[in-house]
Amino acid sequence: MSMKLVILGLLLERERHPYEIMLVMKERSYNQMMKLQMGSLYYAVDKLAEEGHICATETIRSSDRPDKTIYRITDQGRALFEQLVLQQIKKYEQVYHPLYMALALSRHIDQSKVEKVLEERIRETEHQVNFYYQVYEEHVMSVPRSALHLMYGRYEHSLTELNWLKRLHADVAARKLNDIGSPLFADS
Amino acid sequence: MSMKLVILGLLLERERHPYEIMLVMKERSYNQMMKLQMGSLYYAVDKLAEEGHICATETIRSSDRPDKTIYRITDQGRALFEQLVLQQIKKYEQVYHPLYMALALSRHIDQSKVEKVLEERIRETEHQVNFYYQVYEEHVMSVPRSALHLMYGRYEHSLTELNWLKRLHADVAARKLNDIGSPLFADS
DNA sequence: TCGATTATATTCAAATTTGAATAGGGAGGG
DNA sequence: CCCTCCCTATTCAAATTTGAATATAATCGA
Repeated sequence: MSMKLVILGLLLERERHPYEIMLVMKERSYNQMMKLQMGSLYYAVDKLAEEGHICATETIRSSDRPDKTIYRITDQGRALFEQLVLQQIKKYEQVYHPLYMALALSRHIDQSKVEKVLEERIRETEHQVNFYYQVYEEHVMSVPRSALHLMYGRYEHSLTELNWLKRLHADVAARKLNDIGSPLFADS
Repeated sequence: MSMKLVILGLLLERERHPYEIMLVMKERSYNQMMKLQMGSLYYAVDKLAEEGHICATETIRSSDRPDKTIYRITDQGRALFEQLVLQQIKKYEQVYHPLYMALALSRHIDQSKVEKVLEERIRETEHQVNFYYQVYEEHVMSVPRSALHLMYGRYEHSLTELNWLKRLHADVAARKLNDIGSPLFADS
């Protein structure tokens, strides 16, 4: 659904062909907020066209380049766009964190190995935290607050994860993962 | 990949048939950490069997029930399991938050509508936060620390999100999303 | 005892995602 | 000048996910 959302959002600004949509997405770093695969992009464009939410306006043929098909958003598409934006904001989506599943099952394997990869993961996450904070800092004075919120949100999320990973690592290192009846925090 | 991980993890304990795997997953609330669809489960089982990571040991035929095929993990499967667990912990996976994309594009639509759905979302998230905290509290004295970490992590993550949503909502309400050059926090 | 719902087990078509292939032109380096 | 790599644009097969259909039995209240 995100794919359709972006396509409609960008066609709202002006007519574009699929490849151009991808370029703009990269320019604006949308590819950091969603998976950007060419196959999915073209698939979503075709779908939207079939459904009548966008329509092809012209095909530019050059002898030296593949043909490009330019698309324009329709009134139906505008309606869908609004609906999709509101729907995505409204609906609470489960955060399926692949780490959670792996950790739940990690007791079956050698704890010292788990400890080691957790350390790698922590280092990686530290870099991410720093990177996201820097991106935020660098843009504080130059972008609209909506973009700042996104950047700061990303930073906060990864910081939350980092702290969680560190507590987890401490427990793995102390081989306490299987202890029962011991609260994580003294004051709970 | 999570699907294969769980299947191997559960077959590590003992032989099971696919439907039983699903039952155990629900029992242990694994379905809250990953998407559980019967289609995917059977597909993953078939794949693992093809690859030789698990093998069918017997087929129980009853006249009154569909046949069930019991699977057992192989040595290859054990190796794969360890590899997958470590890989999932190690590899940093982008958190593609569908909300982010919607918010980045929300400036194209009526801000009062955005404000309203954000309020719904906040209420929903508040319930989640409370729910996750309760789950944690209820289990503090009775489950291994590994499980507690998962529960508390979920709680923290949703709390982080809630606070972020509230700040965002305040800005939407004040129509400040498009302001440029104003830091989100006084002290940054 | 009838009808409705829930549990047992699996399968399948259709939708979607993934990853790579295609094919020609320009740019830069040795 | 040639070779390699990257850019432009799109397409496609294969892998995977989704959502529902299937078929029978047990359970439970009216």
